[in-house]
Amino acid sequence: MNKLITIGEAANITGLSAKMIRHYEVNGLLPKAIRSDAQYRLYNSQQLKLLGVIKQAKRLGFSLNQIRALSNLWQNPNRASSEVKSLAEEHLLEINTKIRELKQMKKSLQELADNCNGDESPDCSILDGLVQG
Amino acid sequence: MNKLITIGEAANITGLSAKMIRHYEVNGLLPKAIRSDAQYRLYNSQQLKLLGVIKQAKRLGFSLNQIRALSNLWQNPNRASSEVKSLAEEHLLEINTKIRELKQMKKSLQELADNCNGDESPDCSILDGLVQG
DNA sequence: CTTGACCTTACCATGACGGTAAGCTTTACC
DNA sequence: GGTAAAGCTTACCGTCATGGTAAGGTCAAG
Repeated sequence: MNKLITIGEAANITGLSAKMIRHYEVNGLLPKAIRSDAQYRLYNSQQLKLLGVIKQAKRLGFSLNQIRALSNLWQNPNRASSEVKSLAEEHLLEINTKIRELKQMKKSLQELADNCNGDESPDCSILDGLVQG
Repeated sequence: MNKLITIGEAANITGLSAKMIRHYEVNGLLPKAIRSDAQYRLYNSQQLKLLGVIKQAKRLGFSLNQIRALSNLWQNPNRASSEVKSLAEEHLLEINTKIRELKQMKKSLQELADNCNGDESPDCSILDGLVQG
């Protein structure tokens, strides 16, 4: 047991790319991997689990800075869950802001597009609407 | 009339930065500005109007590539409004996709956060939820 | 005539990757 | 055992849209 796998296998299993895994190591999201005699990175089951956590955090839209913090908390048995929760709530606020902004863009753009004939004529309410504001 | 203004004045009026305006020129969103004897860029009222159009397009979330296309259509009196409309609809699809993705992230993350105590204990349903998926 | 505000180009940094190259290692097959 | 393919390493450049900074020329006010 406690099998060690190479970066390519870890990439296949987690759905991350080898490039991303190296990038995360360089940027402190992952502890430095141990190396084989030929300097190949090797990962054990615990590190693979952490890679999976990172993959999921990415699915939830966390930035690499946020994931670095999450990774440190995940590896720290003395963490307080309040720290994790505050990272999550900070990100939820960002998500809500983006949704609001996108909905506003959608509304404005939809209005402009609805009034555009979309034919051979050069007259276009979208372009007209972009003038001034 | 037909006053010519410098890039700083154009920036103040439009709300774009001088850096952005130069960048847009280099990247073909704007025709090359005429220059003063000292090589200062000069803008007339028509170009200022185009800068305003670009500013609005940015507010609607268009990418620079899309804005380059919009700018070309705006400057072309022989355009068909159908071309403008299809750019807008393409962008609307992107916006809708992003909104869907963000809403899914929000839902998942909210569920995890709701179950997290947020206290001094290391036990955290958010971190637990990030394992596996 | 100097000061300060403005303009110019050129370069580096960001965030989160992808692509490619040059070179070493391991694996697979004959 | 030999060779070819696949996989690993680092290093560098490109992406997108922008900000920052430096080094230098120009313009307007005092």
